[in-house]
Amino acid sequence: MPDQPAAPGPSSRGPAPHGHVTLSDVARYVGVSAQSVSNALNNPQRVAPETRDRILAAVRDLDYRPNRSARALRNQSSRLIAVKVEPSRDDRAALLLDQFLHALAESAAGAGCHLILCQADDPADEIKAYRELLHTTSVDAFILTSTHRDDDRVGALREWGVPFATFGRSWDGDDELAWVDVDGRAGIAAATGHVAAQGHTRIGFVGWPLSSEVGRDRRTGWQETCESLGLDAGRHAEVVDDFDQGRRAAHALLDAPDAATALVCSSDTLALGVLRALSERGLRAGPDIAVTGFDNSPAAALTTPGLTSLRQPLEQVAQDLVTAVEDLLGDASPRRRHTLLDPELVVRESSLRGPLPVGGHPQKENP
Amino acid sequence: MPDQPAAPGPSSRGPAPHGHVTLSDVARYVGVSAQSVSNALNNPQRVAPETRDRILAAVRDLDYRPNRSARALRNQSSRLIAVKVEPSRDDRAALLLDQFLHALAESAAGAGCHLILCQADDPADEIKAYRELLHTTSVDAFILTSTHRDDDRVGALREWGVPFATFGRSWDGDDELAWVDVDGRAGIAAATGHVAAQGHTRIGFVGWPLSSEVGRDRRTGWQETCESLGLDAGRHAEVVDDFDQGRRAAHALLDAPDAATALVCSSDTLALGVLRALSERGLRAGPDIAVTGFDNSPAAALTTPGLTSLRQPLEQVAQDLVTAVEDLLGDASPRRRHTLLDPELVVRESSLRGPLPVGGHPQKENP
DNA sequence: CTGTTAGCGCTTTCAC
DNA sequence: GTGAAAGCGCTAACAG
Repeated sequence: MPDQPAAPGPSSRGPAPHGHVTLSDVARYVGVSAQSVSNALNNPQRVAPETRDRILAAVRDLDYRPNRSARALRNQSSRLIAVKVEPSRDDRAALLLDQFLHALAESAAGAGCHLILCQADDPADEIKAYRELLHTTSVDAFILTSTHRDDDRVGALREWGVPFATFGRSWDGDDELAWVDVDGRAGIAAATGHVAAQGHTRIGFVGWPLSSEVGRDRRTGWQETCESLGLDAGRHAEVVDDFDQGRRAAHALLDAPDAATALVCSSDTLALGVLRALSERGLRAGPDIAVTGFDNSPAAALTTPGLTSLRQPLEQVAQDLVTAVEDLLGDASPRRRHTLLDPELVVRESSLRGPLPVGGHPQKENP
Repeated sequence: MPDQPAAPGPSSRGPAPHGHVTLSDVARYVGVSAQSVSNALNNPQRVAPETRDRILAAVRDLDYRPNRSARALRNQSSRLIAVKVEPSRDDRAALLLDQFLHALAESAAGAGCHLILCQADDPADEIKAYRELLHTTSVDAFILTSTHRDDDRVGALREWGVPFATFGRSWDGDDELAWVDVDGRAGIAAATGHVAAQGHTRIGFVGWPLSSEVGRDRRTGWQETCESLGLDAGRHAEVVDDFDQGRRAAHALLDAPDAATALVCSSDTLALGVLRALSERGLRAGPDIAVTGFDNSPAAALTTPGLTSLRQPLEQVAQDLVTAVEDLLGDASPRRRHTLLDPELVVRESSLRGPLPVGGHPQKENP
């Protein structure tokens, strides 16, 4: 009688088997040791070509997949990257980070990693959650978003010695940080230049409070462009990123004497509020007042008139972040520590005097 | 000289220690064996109260956290729930699933689980990705979205014997499936009733192709309501969920003689396309033609006029799904196998003849 | 180049 | 009620 393939013994000690093919299944199948199989997969050069081929064939035959938990336990590494997601809110166009998440999942997959989501309401929570994830060894690296000056999260992660990279630059000149960011200043400058090219000379700005570095950066883009074009940079408002705040700011700016004829905004949320204000005043966005936003959120494309906006290259951001994290994981220092990407101006009706010249929808005459 | 706390030995065999507190650290600290600590945490009744208290105190003192990988390896269970995310696209209001993802992350956290993201472009890919995740034992359960008739994913997961639950009902009357869904028919019926209550009698419908179960379900809501109110249900269009398709459908419906004065739509994307068409015709959404959407996407609140829409109770959906999965994981059969939730009508200007009665923004008079 | 040994951190028998 | 042994699946170090 041929020997049975390892009867589980009189009283099996360990947990119930899950039926998946393991390393030793492959080893037995080929007639080598488990170690050789492991080597064939992870250190191919260590094993004789002929043996290696037989092993790899068996791996395919049996459809073997290494067990992540075992590998993670052994290697102290799970190939899991943690990302925080904010609690959801209805009242914002702030799906930017959601789109980013998709791009990130894609890039991570390309690197053989998975994303693990972590939930936190505020920065303190976030650090706690990171600590938890790290402590339980289920995570190899972190990707942070929306960094700001003196970001506690950066300090914590660095102290723990975990690899991480951030979507958002180090606003305090921390040169060690691996970050990728989008050049808001350049983006706003492009939008400002665009409306100026439409013939506008009184260009206002609706942005965020200057306490935020991003807010300051973006306003600078507008201000510098105005100045370089010899235009007045006196018409501006700083408000929190909220539809109604944008609406109010627009009313205030348009109530002023010699009011702006174009309003460049720091976000689509604000810009959509501005469009509402125009509508309330019986003004048409585009022909009467040019408006631009930032982020190119779905709402920008789907509102009427379409909102001119700045598209962040999120796929590139995600890819660069994953690359940076991979470098860090491999003990290499990142090939490029900082990357600043330009957003792309997407022109729609809200900033044009007439209809979109190309790619626009054919205009239907009124009945 | 007091004995040193365990020098690592002449030539350590295993991987480099990560410095985290382990079970045996706690055991040594208390002066008991490792599994007494394990028992104190997992089977408290098995350990003497006095010992247990000492152990738990030590756990707190040392800030011990069980290692997930080790636990997963031993228990064949990782407390990880997998969810698929679609590749990102700019041109849709389809952030619904993103909002859902946030809610799900929150609910999962409440159940001590984490979400692991998985990337797939089409259903075949998706199944492959699921198989991969499952095979590598890094995942305990799956949550599916957007199920349809004869969904291959359901068959695959069931065949593998993995716990899973779906956001989306079993359209083929599969009673075993654990699902949570939102009642689109009831939602559309509510929207139809709402515009009828505004005095509209010629109510049209812009929906999805009838090949989709959801599309049929929603159209039924409109049709039944029209019929029960004695209104004609002859004005309708079925198009794919796309802004421009909605726009074209609206033009077609409004070109007809005796055209509709209200258009109920299957999605915000379509409804926003309809709003564009109205604008192209010089018609005002609200006063001239009532329009409603579905999903209450951010764009609905931020466009002008605001779009009346149906809010899906995503937090509840997420919570119920996690509960179902937990029941399944605990070998219990779910307390409730199916849950059908009602969406909530959110009324904005697009379906009203005049301004929003309450909660609306104060109207600014034209200058 | 290959196999043996040991151990990552945890939990489930089983004996005491 | 507690401890000892065994093993989940994998890989680094060491011999052969």
